[in-house]
Amino acid sequence: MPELPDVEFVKRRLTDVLSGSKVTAASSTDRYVLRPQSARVFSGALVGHVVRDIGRRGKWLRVVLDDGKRLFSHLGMTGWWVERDPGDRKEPSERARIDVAGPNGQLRSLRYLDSRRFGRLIIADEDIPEWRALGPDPLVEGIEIERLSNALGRSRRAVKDAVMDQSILAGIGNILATEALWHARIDPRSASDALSRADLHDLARGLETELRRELSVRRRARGDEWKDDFVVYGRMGQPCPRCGSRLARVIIAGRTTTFCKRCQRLRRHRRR
DNA sequence: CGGCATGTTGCGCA
DNA sequence: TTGCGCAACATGCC
Repeated sequence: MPELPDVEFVKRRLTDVLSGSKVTAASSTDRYVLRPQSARVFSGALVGHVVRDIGRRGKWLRVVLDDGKRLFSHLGMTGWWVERDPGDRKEPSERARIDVAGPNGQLRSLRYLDSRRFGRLIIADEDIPEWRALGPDPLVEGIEIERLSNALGRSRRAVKDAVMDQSILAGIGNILATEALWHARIDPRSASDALSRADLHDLARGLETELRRELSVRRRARGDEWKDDFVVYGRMGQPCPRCGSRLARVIIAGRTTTFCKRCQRLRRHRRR
């Protein structure tokens, strides 16, 4: 699930449950998700403290406590936070839980589910390097063409690879990049420094369009149930919705990439 | 059984 | 130095 729109969705849930609440219990026995910290550090940092702030940058979540300590959560490939009744028992993919008492005294319980366990839970005294290294978040700072031009212009690697670079734009994953490049009619293999000013505008607009669409799908959904319709992602072999040509598949930066060879044109460097 | 998966990191090679 | 390609991580689904 987790790209920027999913993490934003989860952030709102964490805000709803945790904001101003006091942690009454917190536990995790999953050594892999906590890597390399201990279960004791996890519960010790949280229990007894009031949550002061919940934030998100890119695909990272940050929960700041009243003593300045913070919990960072990355959802990896299959991570998700859900709310359960405090009495509900542990599910097979449950890797951690945080129980709180709200300002009104109401008891609530968050569970961290993650079947594949690529996600992470990190306790820290200050912002971790992974958080500090993140580039601008499209939802927080917006996408500035000038900055994007600067970042993409200094590298010749495939534009799709660059767009998924979390230090260039925070939160863009395989789906968003694939969909946005189709909207912008740009071949994902184009060198990132070969894009014109118009290309950059189209790319930014493509990203914003897809971000807004995915966010609204999640907002309109009941709970965690929604079905998302992608234009090209996962549709290799099917006709391009724009020109009817068969959608192709290539691997870029180790990730499956679907695109239309006819209407997503390869940007080339001008000679000399 | 093999292939694939919305993420990230690290290593070897050109 | 830069840019790849690929394996690894752990699990589930088709």
